[in-house]
Amino acid sequence: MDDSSRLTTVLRPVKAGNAFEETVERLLQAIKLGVVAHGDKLPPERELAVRLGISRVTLREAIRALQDAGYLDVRRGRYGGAFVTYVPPPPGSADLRRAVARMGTDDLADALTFRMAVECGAARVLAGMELTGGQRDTLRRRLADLDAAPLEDYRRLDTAFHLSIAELTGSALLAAACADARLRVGDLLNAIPMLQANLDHAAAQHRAIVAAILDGDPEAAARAMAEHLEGTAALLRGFLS
Amino acid sequence: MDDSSRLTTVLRPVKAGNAFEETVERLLQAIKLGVVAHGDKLPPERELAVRLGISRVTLREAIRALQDAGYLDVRRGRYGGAFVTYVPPPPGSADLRRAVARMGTDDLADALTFRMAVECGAARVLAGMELTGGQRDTLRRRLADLDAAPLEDYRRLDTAFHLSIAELTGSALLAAACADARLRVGDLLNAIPMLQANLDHAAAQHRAIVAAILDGDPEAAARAMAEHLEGTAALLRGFLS
DNA sequence: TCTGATTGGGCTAGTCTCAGACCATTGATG
DNA sequence: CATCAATGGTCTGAGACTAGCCCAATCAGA
Repeated sequence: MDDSSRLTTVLRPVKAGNAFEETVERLLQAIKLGVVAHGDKLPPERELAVRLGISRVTLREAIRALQDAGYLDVRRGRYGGAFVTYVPPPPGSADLRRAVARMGTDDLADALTFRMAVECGAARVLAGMELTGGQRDTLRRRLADLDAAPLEDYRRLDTAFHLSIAELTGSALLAAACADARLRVGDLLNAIPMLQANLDHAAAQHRAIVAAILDGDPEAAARAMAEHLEGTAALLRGFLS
Repeated sequence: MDDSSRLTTVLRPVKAGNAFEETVERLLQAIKLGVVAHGDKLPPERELAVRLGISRVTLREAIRALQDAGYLDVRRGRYGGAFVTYVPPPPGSADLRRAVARMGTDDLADALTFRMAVECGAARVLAGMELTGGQRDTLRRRLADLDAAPLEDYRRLDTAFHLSIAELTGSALLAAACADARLRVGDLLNAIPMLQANLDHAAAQHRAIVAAILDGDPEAAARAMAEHLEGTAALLRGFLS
């Protein structure tokens, strides 16, 4: 790792792409991750434009694109808005291969490594904090929601669980990094078939993560998270070979 | 942590600011972190513009601003370029207070938490990988460089050491996140007086981190990194109270 | 039925940013 | 001393993006 590589790291692109494409991607992922569920509507354009730091014109172009692609139903007037019509398709290995082909195996390894680092880091930090009763409740509730989730809600609540860990640290930067990591592997996760054995396994790991965090044991929390994510990563690699 | 907070996390700004300001900031940090040392020159404008993903016009405006501010000396002609004239000022608590005032205590806590998570995550991941001889050598060399560093090179080589851990994981995303974390606390670190006792302490921690990574012990690596960063954070808090 | 608040739809003038081409300067090298 | 490759300096036309404004549609509630 020489000097030129450090140049590459620090003097990397200052912006990802154009605002329109970034916005489409962001909204699409918010939909696919279930941050706005089927039937819900996005915030009003004016508010959403402010949130995303772009103009209403650009936002509207992005919404229009998603409408044309069948993800949104836009209605005018009071109580109108952009309603989510998307329903997650049943997973299939064809989708998985397509998703991997779209991002490339190098980028996949990069994304998985990134996710492993930030989520383990978040779990570790959270376990090392003194949590309020409300925070502990939030964590327990997310876990319970996930355990009780019907199959069609599983991905959404799994995302909520993982993101909550980062958000509970109180660091917006860390939450953003975890969300970013999740977005990057989102299509892949959606394409993995959900087998009962895997779900049971994941549920046990989720419980272990929460227990370690509530117990204030950073090492155990990071280890549990690592095992959990490694399981997902292994599943992905398995479906690709 | 309710639904609206998840909206905030996912539907966050798609771009940081305008290209010009982002570029100035990026170059400034590259200089302050010593990625390009005093007397060195930045890459040629055409190449740098590509690296940063911006046009030459915008890059030139940023370079011009840094030239006017006295950080760069720009020379034309073959073997010309933008040479770094900046020399780090001797640290003082006034600088520290100013730096903190500029970012706010909430942002400071956010940045420190973020740094803790990503750097511990990186150390953890790296310790869990099978490293080649070259990678192990790189790590040892960075450590040796830091141990042998004259005081004026310490910050630069410390940055190099920390970034190398992330870069060695092979994940560009993770390296970028660590660089970002470092940038956010960069001004603060530069403002901390370097006392011999602190340096000795830090050196021992650096050795512990490297030892744990080379030993393939993820838990120990993360723990050692956490202790190291916590020391810095405590030092910061101490100077602020 | 009417009204008013809320929301999407659309327009415009202006700024930021870009790609690409061409000019000006410098200094190592033959 | 002449050459020429590498580098910064400058210009232009086009496109992206923005802020702000007003219009159009909708519907709960008076």
